[in-house]
Amino acid sequence: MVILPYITKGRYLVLKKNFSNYKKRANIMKAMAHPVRLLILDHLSKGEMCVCEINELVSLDQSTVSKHLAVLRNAGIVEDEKRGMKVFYTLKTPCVLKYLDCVEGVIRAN
Amino acid sequence: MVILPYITKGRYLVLKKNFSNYKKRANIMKAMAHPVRLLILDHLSKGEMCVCEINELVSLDQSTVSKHLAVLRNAGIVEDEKRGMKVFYTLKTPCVLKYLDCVEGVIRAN
DNA sequence: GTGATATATGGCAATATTACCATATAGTAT
DNA sequence: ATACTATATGGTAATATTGCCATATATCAC
Repeated sequence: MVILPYITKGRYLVLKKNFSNYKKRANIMKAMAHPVRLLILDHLSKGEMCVCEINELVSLDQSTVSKHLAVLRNAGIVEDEKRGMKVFYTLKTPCVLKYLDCVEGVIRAN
Repeated sequence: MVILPYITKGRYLVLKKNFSNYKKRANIMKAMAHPVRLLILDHLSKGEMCVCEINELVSLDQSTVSKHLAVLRNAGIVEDEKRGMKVFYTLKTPCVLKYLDCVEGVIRAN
């Protein structure tokens, strides 16, 4: 008996309930899978930063950085806290950086 | 002195050499960041599988599964070996599944 | 109140991803 | 050789991502 974990909605995939965990996991990984966002996470691993500091890390429009932060925030990877005019971001689950060891391993192996 | 790790090519980002590691890492994570590919990796963690077996895991066109496997292969996450008519896939760096602990942590924390 | 600073959001265009179908390639059997 | 099975690739359409610009919102200083 073959288990079919997916049904399609239009042309795109929707996971059946039993398999929705794969979708949740993929969403979190997708949130991390961007060079700018990895750079941000890497710097946040050393401690909280305000958006103004994060902005200085990359030569991108302020609105673009803000949207990258929103992706990380919506995925539950970082938290924000407003203090005065500034918003400070922190890693909510610092383990997200552990993947780096492995990803580095993949790079070395190739 | 602010370091600007990115230059833009057209409307899209290109990493400067010193920061290209973030791009490499992001590419590997992006290759993993899809529910079908996570499902495949999860099953491969139990041992090699031929494409015909992988095809039975999901209700997707054979060509679609083949393309997902190509994404994993091109990222250096899996290896393929042809034996007779069949192609067997194996995890090249089994640690890629370790991230799951952490990703689960993010899910639980939210 | 006005003005300056810090951050977020709406809109849109360029690009990337992902699905399917059709077809190509390779091995095996007859 | 033909026929069949297993897998990969080209094409294309729907959708998603990502950048910038313009604008909105919120806080602080005056």
